[in-house]
Amino acid sequence: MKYNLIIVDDHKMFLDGLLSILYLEKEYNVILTAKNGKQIAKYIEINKNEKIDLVITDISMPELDGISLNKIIKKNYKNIKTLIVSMHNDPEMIENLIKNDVDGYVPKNAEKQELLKAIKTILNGEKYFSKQIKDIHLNTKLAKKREEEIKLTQREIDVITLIAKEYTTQEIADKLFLSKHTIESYRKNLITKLNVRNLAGLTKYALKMKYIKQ
Amino acid sequence: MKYNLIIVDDHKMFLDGLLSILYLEKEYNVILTAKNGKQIAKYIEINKNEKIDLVITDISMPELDGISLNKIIKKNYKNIKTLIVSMHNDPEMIENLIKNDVDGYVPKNAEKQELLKAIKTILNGEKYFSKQIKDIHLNTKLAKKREEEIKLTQREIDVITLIAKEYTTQEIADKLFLSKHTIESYRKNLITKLNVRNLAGLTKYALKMKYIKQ
DNA sequence: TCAAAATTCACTGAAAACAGGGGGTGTTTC
DNA sequence: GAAACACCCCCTGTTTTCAGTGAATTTTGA
Repeated sequence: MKYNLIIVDDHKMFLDGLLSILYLEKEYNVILTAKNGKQIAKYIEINKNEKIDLVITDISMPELDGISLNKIIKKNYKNIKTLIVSMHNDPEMIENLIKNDVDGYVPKNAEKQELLKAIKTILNGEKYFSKQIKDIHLNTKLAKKREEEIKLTQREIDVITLIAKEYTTQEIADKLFLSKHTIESYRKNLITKLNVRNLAGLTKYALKMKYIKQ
Repeated sequence: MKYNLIIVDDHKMFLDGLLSILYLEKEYNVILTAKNGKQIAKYIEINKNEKIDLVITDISMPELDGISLNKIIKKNYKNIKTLIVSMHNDPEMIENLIKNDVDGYVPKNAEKQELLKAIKTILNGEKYFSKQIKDIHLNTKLAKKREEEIKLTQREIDVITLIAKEYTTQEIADKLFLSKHTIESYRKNLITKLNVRNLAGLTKYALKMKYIKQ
């Protein structure tokens, strides 16, 4: 009994690479390849009765990206496993995928052996994440904990955002219909809370937290 | 007479993809593949007499990246062509490569046909750049022109950098062995020159220009 | 429900930033 | 050899920021 695989990747050359690797493994049967998630989502929807064991997908793709595809699969077709093979190691993406119950994640610079190991592990019902990915996951978990310790209130975020947009205290007060003194309090608290020295530090924080766009 | 190619990419799977594409083209002979530029640089150095027509390389690799590899090849082995196949479309990298006389650049999500066309064009003595890359190149050229109109002097960059690092005027003066008044002059000029309102604006500019790291 | 957290406002005083003006030197470039 | 540029310094004000302290009201969460 062969396992049925689907591969999604908009990099044609990469697809060929994967196929050439999997072609040599006789227990895997690649039933479909596609260049974006939409095609796959449609296919699965139409062929509900077909046995599909694993969807291997990249993250960044046109039309429907790997993150959304994983979400759809995990929500509606619980017995289909998903494996991400991507070179994007963006912590946010990884967190998102794990939250949505992805079964594995292997970076594109992984060895052939690791990819095969990941597929095997996942088809065996376990999860597989490359060391690199596990490390990133751990780091972001720690970073989040640290960040939670200095959590800003909504009002503080309002103020720091306007500060970073180069408004003066008086202007911010006018904008938020508050007293100038209040804004001064907020600014002072922010400087203490965020452990910075002045507007420059607040601005950098606002940028880091993406309260404003560069 | 076959063309001799070398492929460099640290993504094993991608390498397999490229090989499977080129394997079908009988006029190309892949004489070597490697996972970083260093191995290739060494090989070329040792086998000076071998006919090498084209080196296809990724950009981001351990040990010796594609940009450096291209530089070395173009400096020392003028008759070896270079083709970048990368998913990094960072304008700076592209500019750097073009400056160093790279022969072509194709993004990794290109079609097989485009890759083959690029190789053919290059081996024919012409340059080949994907539309996407040409667009980026054009845009950065325009952007640079715009930026040159508000060009900062080295001293101004020193000052704005320290401002963005949250130093006060006095501290900057001490650091640069200048008078406090001088720093104040610079700050004032910077605010006028960059058309911003205060430290927050200067800080954002410094970040945008990468004078400091986030 | 009650304490903690968030939000708002106020005052003082010192320090820094901001606005606008002035001037001088040396180098490079047309 | 004058103009343009980079670099450096100073003065006078005014405005804003920053630090510290204190306190009232509302919201919220356990």
